[in-house]
Amino acid sequence: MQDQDQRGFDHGEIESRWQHEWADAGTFHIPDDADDPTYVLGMFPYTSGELHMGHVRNYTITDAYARYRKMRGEDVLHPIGWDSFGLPAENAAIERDTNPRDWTMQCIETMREQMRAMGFGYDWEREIATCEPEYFQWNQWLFTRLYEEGLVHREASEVNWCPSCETVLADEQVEGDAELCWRCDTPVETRELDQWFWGITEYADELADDIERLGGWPDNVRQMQENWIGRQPGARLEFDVGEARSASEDSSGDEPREYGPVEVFTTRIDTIYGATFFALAPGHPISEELAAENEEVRQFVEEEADPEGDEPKGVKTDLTATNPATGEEIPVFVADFVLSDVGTGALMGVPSHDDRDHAFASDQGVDIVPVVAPSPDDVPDVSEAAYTDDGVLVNSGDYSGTESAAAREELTRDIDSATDHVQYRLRDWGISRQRYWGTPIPVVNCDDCGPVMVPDEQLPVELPEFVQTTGNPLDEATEWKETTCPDCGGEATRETDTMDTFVDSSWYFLRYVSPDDDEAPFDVERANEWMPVDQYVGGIEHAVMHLLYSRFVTKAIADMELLEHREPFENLVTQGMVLADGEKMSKSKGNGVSPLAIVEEYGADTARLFTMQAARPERDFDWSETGVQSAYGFLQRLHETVEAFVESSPDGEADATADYVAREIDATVASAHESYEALTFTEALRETRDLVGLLRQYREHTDPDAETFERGLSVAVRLLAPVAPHVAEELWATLGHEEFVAEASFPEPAGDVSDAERERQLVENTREDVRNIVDVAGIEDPERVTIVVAPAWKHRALDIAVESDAPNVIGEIMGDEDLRSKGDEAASYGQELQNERQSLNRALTPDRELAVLRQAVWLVEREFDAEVSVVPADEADEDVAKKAAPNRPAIRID
RNA sequence: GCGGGAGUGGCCGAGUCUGGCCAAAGGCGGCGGACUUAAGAUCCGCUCUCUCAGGAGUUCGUGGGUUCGAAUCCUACCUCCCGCACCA
Repeated sequence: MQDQDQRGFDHGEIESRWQHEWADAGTFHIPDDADDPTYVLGMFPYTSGELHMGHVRNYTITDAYARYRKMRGEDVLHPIGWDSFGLPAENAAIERDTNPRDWTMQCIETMREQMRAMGFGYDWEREIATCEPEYFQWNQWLFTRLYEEGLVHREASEVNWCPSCETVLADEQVEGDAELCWRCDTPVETRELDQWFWGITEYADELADDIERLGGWPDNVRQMQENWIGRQPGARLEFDVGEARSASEDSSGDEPREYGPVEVFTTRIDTIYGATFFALAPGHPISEELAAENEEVRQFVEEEADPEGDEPKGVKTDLTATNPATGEEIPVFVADFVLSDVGTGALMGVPSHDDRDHAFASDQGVDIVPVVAPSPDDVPDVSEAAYTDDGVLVNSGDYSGTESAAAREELTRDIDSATDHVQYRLRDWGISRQRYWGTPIPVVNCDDCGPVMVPDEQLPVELPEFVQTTGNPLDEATEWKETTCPDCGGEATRETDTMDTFVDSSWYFLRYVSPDDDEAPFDVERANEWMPVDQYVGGIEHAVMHLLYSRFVTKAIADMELLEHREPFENLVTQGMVLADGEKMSKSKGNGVSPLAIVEEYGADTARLFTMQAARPERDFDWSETGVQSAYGFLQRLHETVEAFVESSPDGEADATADYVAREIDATVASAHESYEALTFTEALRETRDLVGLLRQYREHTDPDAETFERGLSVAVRLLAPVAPHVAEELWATLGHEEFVAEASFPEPAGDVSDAERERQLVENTREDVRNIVDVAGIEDPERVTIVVAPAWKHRALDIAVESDAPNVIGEIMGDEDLRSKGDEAASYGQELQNERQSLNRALTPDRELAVLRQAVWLVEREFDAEVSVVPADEADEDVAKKAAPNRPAIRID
């Protein structure tokens, strides 16, 4: 290693030098008048204070891709910014006795430096920070516009409350069965608060429909969004609920009490003839009313009901519901498996065709009547288990014999109260947060006028000075809070809630288009041209929240006629985790590897190269020290190879060996190109490594042809430039180029590469055969290797066999005059071809075979230290030559 | 339960869409060799089994099937990971 270091390069010096050169030259700046640039974007980081390996991976992917596209001659928009509002800054400020702003600004400072040190090619002139008034005023503007569009409302609602963060959480921010806060894993409680909501449900249908069109997104993300939206087509209908006649007679002489129609939602209205009970959520108004006067119900609702429990539990009431299809009165239960916030909080129970209803009915002794069957004469036995598939209706009056799907339509039409209804799991987006470090909601609460929007000309509503307090600091800022009503001029108070930080990130990709615009959130014309983001890269943890909000906001803005695009991200890659010893890297586990330490010791290029070659972007990979060292070693070797070449240029012949190298260069380029296109860097990097290895072998074997060798180096350096840009830049300069490699053109193959695969295969197979023979025959020290290429007539015979669709190919072969003249030999080769008929492959032409093998002679010479010759069949001994076949030369070893 | 993804040689991992030089790329680990006083680095081989000239056999979660031919297509099952879920 010592040795290497002395011969090698000083990454610290090289890296900072080129970073400055790029900055001075404005290499990565994209002018406003650029014509539809390729938009490459990594999800902007939360300003936690330090870059971690996940960031390095994320941003290396986008940087490598952006640099690749730039080398392909495209204009590239590759911006970065800071997701810089949020609770952690408040906590940090309190811990360090400072304020969120200073703390955040310092984090940004640090992280920006670390990004520069990584050599990411951002357009720093487009940098944004969401905590700046210049940015968040547009959150407020957006709030106002959405309000005008009727997409904002305030309502008292039961909300998720994290007692540790002392704030409300959106449904999306509550995780798992245990209902934990996404940020701090504290169990979430519920509270009733006045909350502002954005009407994402207005777009539920479109958000669900358009998922299908997101072809550039991974399936799992699309599916997670679909699940989250949870669209369920069904029907709403009403059941008349009232006191059972018998019950009222017992208690008093009064008329039976009526509760009127109660609405339910069902996806299986075709099973309505089997609805043998009716169930209400404990929180349903009727349940509450019953609980107030009936001890049994009260006891159940307050003490027994356990919505979390596995067993469906319930209590029978004195009420009955009238099944609108059968007219029958069925018992009404208050049951804990009925949830207030699902559907209407009431349901019809069909034990014969729903597993959960079946369990409940069995427990309560309710009738179970099958009304759907696989076929009319195959009515299922539903006493033990429900039959949940669609089928044909039975026991269903006039509808018997109708298929489920058709019955659903007919019943919805025929039952008076029934209407088609689509239910969603998606709820409106509660954006109120009782925290300081966020965008103030631009609303003034007036006793007379109610909530009033702050007029645009008074925006932004900025944050008051930070104070340390247990609650919301905005509540303490009396001076800031007290204001006048924009409508009536009377005394009023400001809204003290701030916005969810997911608001900030729901449109930031539009701000990069015109980050300094102080008239509008973004330049409409330019956004229309530059959007959507061509390639978006980020973590899977944002599969639902951030990506769904962004899609919603984009659509809402489009409907304000400000944008022609209805989807923000064309292609999405969710990158995998960086693991250490198979576990997620994290501070708490103490297994983190600091990017800074790696950059310090090995350099940014090594960190980048290792990260990109370790695994394709979407997969997890294990951090490994040997991997890092191998990346480092490779860069050192490449550096040494270039240096040595420039110091003393070789002057070897442009011989067959040079041709071989030239061909490999082309093959490498072709393969690397594909790999970069697909964002799978691993293959491009492996090919590049192989090429460098080949050049070094070439150099060791003989005095290379300078031109070929130089082209090889130039290709290797450029293929590596997107991933290891500093070393590449340095070597590019060493090779005598004036311009940046970052602005050089991505290499193109010099010749036709369509046969490259076949040629590689031929060489590889032939070498392997030689090894085999040497090994199997136990040849100690081969002196001469003779490789004999098949004669032209065999190639012709093969061609005929490949083309032919005759049952027996021998006839066709012998039909050829030239071939017939070969007599028995041709016939027996024909027989061989016939035997392998189905698996025949085209071969190279005989001339090409000869040439390719001659180019590869040096490899065999090198390996066996023997004299090697490649000859056409007619120059070889007959008994050797006759074994030669296309794709399979004969080999003679002496 | 519903839906999605995946199971490949000691390990990691390509290949599967478009079946055929696929005993299956590449890496790691292991073994042998070159270089070195030595180690490291680098370079060259080997790394399923058998094999006396390039041969043969058994492999890609398991069992069936389609095909001249299956890691690749179909089917059933098993296992793992992820998302959603008393969702009406």
